[in-house]
Formats: sequence, structure tokens, C-alpha cells
Amino acid sequence: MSVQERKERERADRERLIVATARELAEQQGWDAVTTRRLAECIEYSQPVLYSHFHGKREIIGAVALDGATEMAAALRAAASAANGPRARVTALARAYLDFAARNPAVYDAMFQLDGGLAFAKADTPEPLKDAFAALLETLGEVAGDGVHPGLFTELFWAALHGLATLTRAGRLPPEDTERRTELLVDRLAVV
Amino acid sequence: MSVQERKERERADRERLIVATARELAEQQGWDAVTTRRLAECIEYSQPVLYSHFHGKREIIGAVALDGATEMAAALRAAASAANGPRARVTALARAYLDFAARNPAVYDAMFQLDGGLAFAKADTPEPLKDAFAALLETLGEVAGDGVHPGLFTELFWAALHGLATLTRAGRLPPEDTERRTELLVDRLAVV
DNA sequence: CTCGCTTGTCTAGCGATGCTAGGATCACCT
DNA sequence: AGGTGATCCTAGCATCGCTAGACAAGCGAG
Repeated sequence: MSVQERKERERADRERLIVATARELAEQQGWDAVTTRRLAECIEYSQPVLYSHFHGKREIIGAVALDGATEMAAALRAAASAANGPRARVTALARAYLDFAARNPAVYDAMFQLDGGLAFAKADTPEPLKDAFAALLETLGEVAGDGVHPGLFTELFWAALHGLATLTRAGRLPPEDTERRTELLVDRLAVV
Repeated sequence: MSVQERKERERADRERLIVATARELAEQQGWDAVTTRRLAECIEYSQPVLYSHFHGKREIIGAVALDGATEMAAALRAAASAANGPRARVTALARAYLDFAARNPAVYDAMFQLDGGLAFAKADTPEPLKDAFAALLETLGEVAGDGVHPGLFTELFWAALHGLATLTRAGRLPPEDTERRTELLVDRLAVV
């Protein structure tokens, strides 16, 4: 029994290594540089080993996305709980979201830009993704305003944040005005 | 002289054919299906011909994006001018934007999701892109509110629309609530 | 009308990609 | 100690974007 357990543990370790390495590689050189060959070489195994853990590159991206979602949820909750009052909480949340996207562009891409083969807004949505949305909902729900469904409001606020994050990083929006845009967003959308 | 003119005309025609075919192919089967080989076969020429018109696949995507920007600008202006009053104009604009993105997903991707090698928010930004932003600004500028820079407000509104468009199409947001989100967006952001 | 030349096009191929089949090797249990 | 089963790697397939070099077609000059 102990032998089998050890093997399973080693397998799980290696799987974590694959995901961590893929994330690191993507963060340093972009997802284009994350080829199965390079990734295999980095973890000092051959290509087919990757396919014994994941069905394909998509699933690896998906795994990075799930890790990222867990991290983002924690970052959002930490930022919100450190602020006092609904208004300050929402501002802190928005800043934390944009900050996470800016600091972890590859992870953010894995979550929302690339195809990681993940389901969304459905019953079989993975837990970390639902939890990240829940983290948004916790803070945003209280500023949705009367008669406005909290979930719908959160979706809208999230979409705005997502748009700001992606357009800024793609060079579509001048980065120096990020703070002003964030404040304007909170001012207008949140009912305090 | 006439011979040379004819050749140039034929070359321009073929270039338009390439862009139109790439767009059509992308719209029907997705950008992944737009390979240089398939594209070459569709226009009934060999691969290298593509490279005598464009420096690479990126430039072809960029050309589709520019076409799309021109179209989108026209669609936005048409929608806005058909509505009466600032509030109705903004609503019509938002609907037209989301509608364009939903009806032309491949073109929208070329404009904002894929790398078409285009410059943004800079001096050398191509005219169609600046014009599309200008089309947004024309309608949104009048509802920015006192003391709020119209450009900044337009950037924020645009980001929100972009977020809604991309998240909806990626299956991250339930499509059936699009209209309600749009109304909420206009209600909150626009000062009328 | 014919000949050389430029211009334009295609065939063939390079390196790299995601992914997989099949053989070899190693560790385990009897 | 030896058979057995899991584990891993070598080698290869089809396809990708892109390019070099051969080939042909059409032009202007004599």
C-alpha cells in the first residue's frame, strides 16, 4: 500500500510541477513560448509525460487558470477586508482586481483570454472560478442599489473591470489614467 | 502606362479578395481555421502570393481589423443618429456595439483579441481605429457629466462594453441577461 | 515577328508546433 | 530470481507560418 501511495504522491507532485512551470514560463516569456517540448525539458521529462497528466495543452492552461482563480479570490478578499465602509471596499476590490491582472498577465490570460477548456456560468463550472466570482459578489452585492439583482450588478462591474484590464494591457488604453478610470467606475456604478 | 495601371488595379482587387476571404473563413470556421494554405487555396493562388501582399498572417488579421473598425464606426453612428435624446442615443450606441460584436465575432477578435500588429492610443494609430473611437466619443461625450473628461469617460464606457462583449461571447456571462446589463450600464454610467 | 528581360507565380522545403504509437526499461511482487 | 506490469522515452505524423529558387508569362526593343 505504502508503495502505491508514494507513487501517487510523486505523481501529484509532478503534476503541480508541470502547472507551476507552465505558469512561470508563460509569465516570463508569454504563452507562445510555452510549447510542450520546452515545458517537458523544463521539468526534465519527455513530452509524452505531459499527456499522461493532461489531455493536451488546453488542459494545462486550464490548470493554470484554476490556480490563478484561487489566488485572485484570496487577493480580492484580502483587499476588501482591509478597507472600511462599502465605498472603500469597492475601490479596494477594483484596484486589487486590476492589480492582479497587471501583475499576472499570463495567468489572467489563462483565465479569461485563452481557451483552457473550462466551463463558465454553468452547473459544472469548477469551484475556484465560482469562488472568485463569489468574492466579487460579497463586496459588490451591498452596493448594487435597490431593486437591482446583486448577481447582475456584479456581472456588469466585473465586465467593466475585465474590459479595463484587457484593454489597458493590450495597449488600447493609456496606462497612466488607470487610477482615474477606476475611481470614475466606482463613483458611477456603486450605490453607496 | 495603361498596362501598369491595370496591373495595379488587379493587385488591389486581389488584396481585397484576400482580406474578404480571410474574414469570411474566420467568421465561418474561426480564426484557427484561417491558415495560409487554406486561405491561399480559397483565393486560388499559392501561399507565397499572400506574402507579396502582407508581411505575414498578422498583417492579414490587421487588415480585417481595419475593415471591421470602419464598419463598426458606421454602425455606431447609424444607431446613434436614429435615436432621439442623449439617453436614447447612448442606449442605442451600446446595443449597436454589443450587436456588432455578437454578429461579427471573428472581426471583433481581429480588432481587439488577436494580435494584428496595430498600434493603439498612439500617434501612429490607423485612422479607422481612431474614427471608431471618435464615433463612441461623439455620443458619449455629451453624457460624461460635469467635470469629467469626455475622453476618459468614453474609455471607461468602452471598456465596459468590451468586457460585456468578450465575456458574453466566451460563455462567461449568460447571454439572456444582455439587455438588462446594457440598461443597467447606461443607467449608471451616463449622466442625463 | 522574334528575342532578351523583367515581373510574377509556383513547387518544394525548412524549422517548429501539438500530439501519439511502439518499444525499451525499471521496479515491484511472488 | 524471474516474470509481470507500470512507466517513460525515442521517433515520427500531420500541420503550421514562412521562404528560397526554379519556372513561365508577358512586356518593350530591334
